[in-house]
Amino acid sequence: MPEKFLKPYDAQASEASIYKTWEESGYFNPDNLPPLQDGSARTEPFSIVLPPPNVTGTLHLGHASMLAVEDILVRYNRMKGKKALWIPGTDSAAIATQSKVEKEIQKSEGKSRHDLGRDELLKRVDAFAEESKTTIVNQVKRMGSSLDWSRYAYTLDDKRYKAVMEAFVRMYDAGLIYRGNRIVNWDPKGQTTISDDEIVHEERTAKLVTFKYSKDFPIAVSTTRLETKVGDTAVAVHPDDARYQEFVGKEYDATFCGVPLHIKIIADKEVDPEFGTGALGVTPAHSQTDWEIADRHNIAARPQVINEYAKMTVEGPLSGKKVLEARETVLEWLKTEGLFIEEKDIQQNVSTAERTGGIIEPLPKLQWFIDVNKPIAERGDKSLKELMREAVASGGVMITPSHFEKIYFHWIENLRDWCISRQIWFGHRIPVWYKGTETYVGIEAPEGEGWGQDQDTLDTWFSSGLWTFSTLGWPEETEDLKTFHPTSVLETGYDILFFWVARMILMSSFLMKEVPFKNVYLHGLVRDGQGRKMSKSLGNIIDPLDMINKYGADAVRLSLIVGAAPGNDIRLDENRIRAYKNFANKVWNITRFVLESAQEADAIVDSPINPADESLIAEAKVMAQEVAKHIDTFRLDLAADAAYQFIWHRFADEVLEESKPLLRGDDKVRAASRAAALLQSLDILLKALHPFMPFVTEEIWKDMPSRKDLLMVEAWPS
RNA sequence: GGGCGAUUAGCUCAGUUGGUAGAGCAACUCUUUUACACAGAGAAGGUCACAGGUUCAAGUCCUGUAUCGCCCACCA
Repeated sequence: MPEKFLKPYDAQASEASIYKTWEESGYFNPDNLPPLQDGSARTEPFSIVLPPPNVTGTLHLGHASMLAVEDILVRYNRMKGKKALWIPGTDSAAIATQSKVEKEIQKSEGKSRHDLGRDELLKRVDAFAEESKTTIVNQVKRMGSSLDWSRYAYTLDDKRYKAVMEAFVRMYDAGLIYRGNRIVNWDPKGQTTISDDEIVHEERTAKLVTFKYSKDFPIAVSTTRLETKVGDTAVAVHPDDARYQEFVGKEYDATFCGVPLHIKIIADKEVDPEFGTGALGVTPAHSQTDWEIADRHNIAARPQVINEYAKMTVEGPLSGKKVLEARETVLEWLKTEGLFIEEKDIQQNVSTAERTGGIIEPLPKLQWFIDVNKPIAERGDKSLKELMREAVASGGVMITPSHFEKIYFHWIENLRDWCISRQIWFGHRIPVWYKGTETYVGIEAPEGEGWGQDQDTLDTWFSSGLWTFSTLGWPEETEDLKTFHPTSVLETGYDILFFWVARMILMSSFLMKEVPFKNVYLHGLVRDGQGRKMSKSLGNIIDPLDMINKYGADAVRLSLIVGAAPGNDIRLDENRIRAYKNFANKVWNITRFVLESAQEADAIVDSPINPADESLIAEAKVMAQEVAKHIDTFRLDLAADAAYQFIWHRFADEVLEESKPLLRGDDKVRAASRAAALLQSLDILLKALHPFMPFVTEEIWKDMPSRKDLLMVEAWPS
């Protein structure tokens, strides 16, 4: 009996050295895995790419839950004899990282990014990213993650840079990437464009003001954005609206708050005759809808009246004012001029930028877009949108839980061209060069003098979209790519289904001509004991590192798995974690008892076992099969619970108790048979539990008589 | 405005193709030189949100209602 079993299990004392042993064994790398039991080589691949955490971040419970789920899948499939690969990586998180560094520089040196210049700022950001990278990587290891660190990827490293450039050029050559002057979501606070998905709607009360442009203007209109009305070039009414039909087609001039306007009255079916006065003031330059209406009616005049700093650019009383201020000025002006009719409070959704909270200002800008509707000749004239739909509709990508498929399809229906250029510096710079009116698109800078590269960088999700294959070496045709793509599972939170999962399907469908992954497993969000989101302001954040230090990584893993049905949010409180720490100790003491009994009964693994005792081993195997069945259907919660129930309440509470009289009885043969059966059962239990609680099981495995190699590469019991 | 999910023991949740309701945690009683008090034994606890319907039989299927939560959306 090894002495360590005389004391309670001490996770703190084992975990670091166990992880080191795993790492040094080389088994995280599928190329080094031992052959199957029958001596044949592993052939079936199993691969997952880790959703790369932000390079500057620290581990939170969302990460912990993701790592637990993925590590369970990888360890299970490794034990099932597959070539199991889990690829680690970190994400540069362009905007988040740059603004963090900018803030620090502003604070310590009082300088803005423009004072430093592009090169110097990037140097600083890179240094910061490199430095904080080790933090997150070490924290990921603390969870027991069996990631193949030899394949570590960073979104901005050389290989990924090449992949991103190649992807851009290929898509540009296929006509899927274009540059266009269109209304974009401008974030005045972050000073960059953002995509539709980076917008969050906030409900607010707004004043809906009804007014006329001038005394002789025949129609009153209503708006919540009075200041934009100096950019109006039309008024739209519904074609069937009897009230206004006589005016359709007429044009009027007015001077509105010091700005000359020329307004045409048009009929468009988009207008809701029930809302306000049933007439809509059309501001093409500052509203997506209005831009489209202007397109339909060939209205060329689209004056921009608001700039990137959300300030008015018109002459007169509004000149240089911020939009909110200008809104008040216009209201006062309307009242003095006698053009004001009424105002009332309405509930309105305001678009804000997810990252900065800034209120989005729709502006026309020259930006780069991905065309999601263009028929692609080499794909049977299907568009990216259609390819994305097909990937899931055909069953090529299975989403768990399946109801997210509906949400996915609905998102695709509403998908518009994706704006991929960002006005920040940290990221992949757009591989386009300009010289006068000439444009050059290519991986390397063009020959000759006078070319200037596009100042913008790519949306971080553009490069993330390539992640399943850029991490495997694409665009080179590597062995890894052939073996491991499409990946087996993509596991992530349901909150980034659109941001990332959909974009990966888009990129892979076009560039790889195959799906990026066969399964998507969406886990829920981790909430506190009361079901609230964890946030700094609520002070309810549970730091997974604290919990690991207190209860061990195994306990933290299990607490994040049991009770977490796919796609359901999980509530976590410390009591649950403590409960699973007790379970780890239970397994520890079970081992102590079994090893002790075997010693006393002079039993070895190969001792003869009578049929009654054989049935105990069979029972353990049935449990292992049940666990396997649940893992195969992504019900890790049920799998973990099945193992827990069996080990504690069947094996410990019943089997061990019933064994005591036998083990201590006079029939030595019987005692030896039972002890050997317990040894073999424990062997199975440890294997079945290993994916969930890798540390304690591996620690115990060191002293199991049947041990030949690390538990992590043992075959799954069958 | 559209869509999705949830509603089962005090709390957190399971309940797989319809067959007399389960677990963990908490609380209660008893038990400490005998694998483990990070434990064991025992008892207690539920009109399965509500109202209809299908069925021999409904937590499970259908319809509707209510409450909570989430996602999407160009009603200015």
